[in-house]
Amino acid sequence: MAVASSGRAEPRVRLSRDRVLRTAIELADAAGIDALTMRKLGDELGVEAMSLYNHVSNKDDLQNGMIDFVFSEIDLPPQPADWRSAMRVRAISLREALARHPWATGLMDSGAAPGHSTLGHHDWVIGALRAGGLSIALTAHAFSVLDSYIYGFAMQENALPFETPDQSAEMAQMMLAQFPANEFPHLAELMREHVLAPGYNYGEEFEVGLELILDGLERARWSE
Amino acid sequence: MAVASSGRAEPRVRLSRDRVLRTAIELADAAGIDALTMRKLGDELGVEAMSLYNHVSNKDDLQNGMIDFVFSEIDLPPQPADWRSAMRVRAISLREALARHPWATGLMDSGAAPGHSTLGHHDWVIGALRAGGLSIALTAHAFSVLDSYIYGFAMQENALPFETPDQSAEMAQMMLAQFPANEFPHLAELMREHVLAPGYNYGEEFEVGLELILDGLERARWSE
DNA sequence: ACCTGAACACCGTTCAAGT
DNA sequence: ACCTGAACACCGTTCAAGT
Repeated sequence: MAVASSGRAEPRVRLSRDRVLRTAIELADAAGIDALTMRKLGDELGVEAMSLYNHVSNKDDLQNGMIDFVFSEIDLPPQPADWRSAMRVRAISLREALARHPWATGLMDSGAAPGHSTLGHHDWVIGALRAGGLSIALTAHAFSVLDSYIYGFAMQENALPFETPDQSAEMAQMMLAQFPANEFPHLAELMREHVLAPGYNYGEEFEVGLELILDGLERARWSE
Repeated sequence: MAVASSGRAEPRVRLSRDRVLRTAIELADAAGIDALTMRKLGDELGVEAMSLYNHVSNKDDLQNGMIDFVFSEIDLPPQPADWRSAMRVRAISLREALARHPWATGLMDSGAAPGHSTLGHHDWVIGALRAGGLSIALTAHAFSVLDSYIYGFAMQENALPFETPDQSAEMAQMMLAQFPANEFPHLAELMREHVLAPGYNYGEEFEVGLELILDGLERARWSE
């Protein structure tokens, strides 16, 4: 019996929701979210697209499942030491997960009900803040400002039209050259003296902003 | 002469990139980004989809143009008083624009080169920070933390599975009811005592986090 | 210079039919 | 219970042809 002719087809392994989601994530990571179609995903699994509908109810369900899977990858220490380092560890883990799966932020504005892992993640965060002695109101503030910052940073990082420092220098040069001198003088200055400086790496901004926010929360906690 | 038969078709007004972009934004605002197809957009303009390609080079170009249009809508005071109130005004305006156009955050992770209005917006922000006496390094920090926060907050707001306080109460009830009691105790507590409290409105969190970040930047400026 | 009709290579999803 | 083939109603985009 000949092996299936389709290029990526894998041998007949039982399909499952878990396998569908994992493969969808691999495909989106490797080829971008636009390349994630039901047909290509079926191909990758050695199956017709229509078979996927036995394991996800439709493409929205697939995408929500993928988001929840990202949260399930983030493991959080069972007993956070103090609330501040718990928040730091968690923020860094979440940002890493969102960088590993750059399509995730783009799928998150769907208004779908959060999945089980996502809720578990949120519960852990809220629990760590409450255990650290923050009031409910301050916990809500902390949750909002931290998540907004983390998601927004990940989004901006994905939006950058470059990835390596070399590319960033090239890009900055291009942007500066493209416009009449001094049309954007302050932007040009920032590029010239900061972005184009040797060793510049936007990713390092993450922890700067994170500590600023954690300082602010700590101060708010004192004055409660 | 009879009016064109297509439902939404408008009388023959000259097409232009500007009119294409404006109509695309109206369509996306009203019907969601998924409803924005070249064919429906053509319909809305009383024209075949293929005509659009005389004014935008493809759908990516259309979407980038829409993003830049959102930035062009945000007008910023020519002479910011002090840097802190300049940042506050600008943050609030940007958040309002992103709430008015909920599809915008989802299109921003494309890695496309920013448009003219977007660069002008950035230039204004950097200029206001520099005029306020912040160093280049601190300006870069401020720019990163503020934009991340604003974009992330807008994204979270769009992601909320409810819009009115009534819907939020209903949603919270559903989420709590859906899971075994005490599976997510901290989340449940926050819902019960905060989200379900009368007068709760997530949008009000925006300025809380904003002031926390502005405080942090002000403190960093003192110690420079 | 701008618009169109026909066509191409795709999509997500359904449904009856197979095993 | 799970998988498939054929079909439907869509997509973005091209290209030669019209005005």
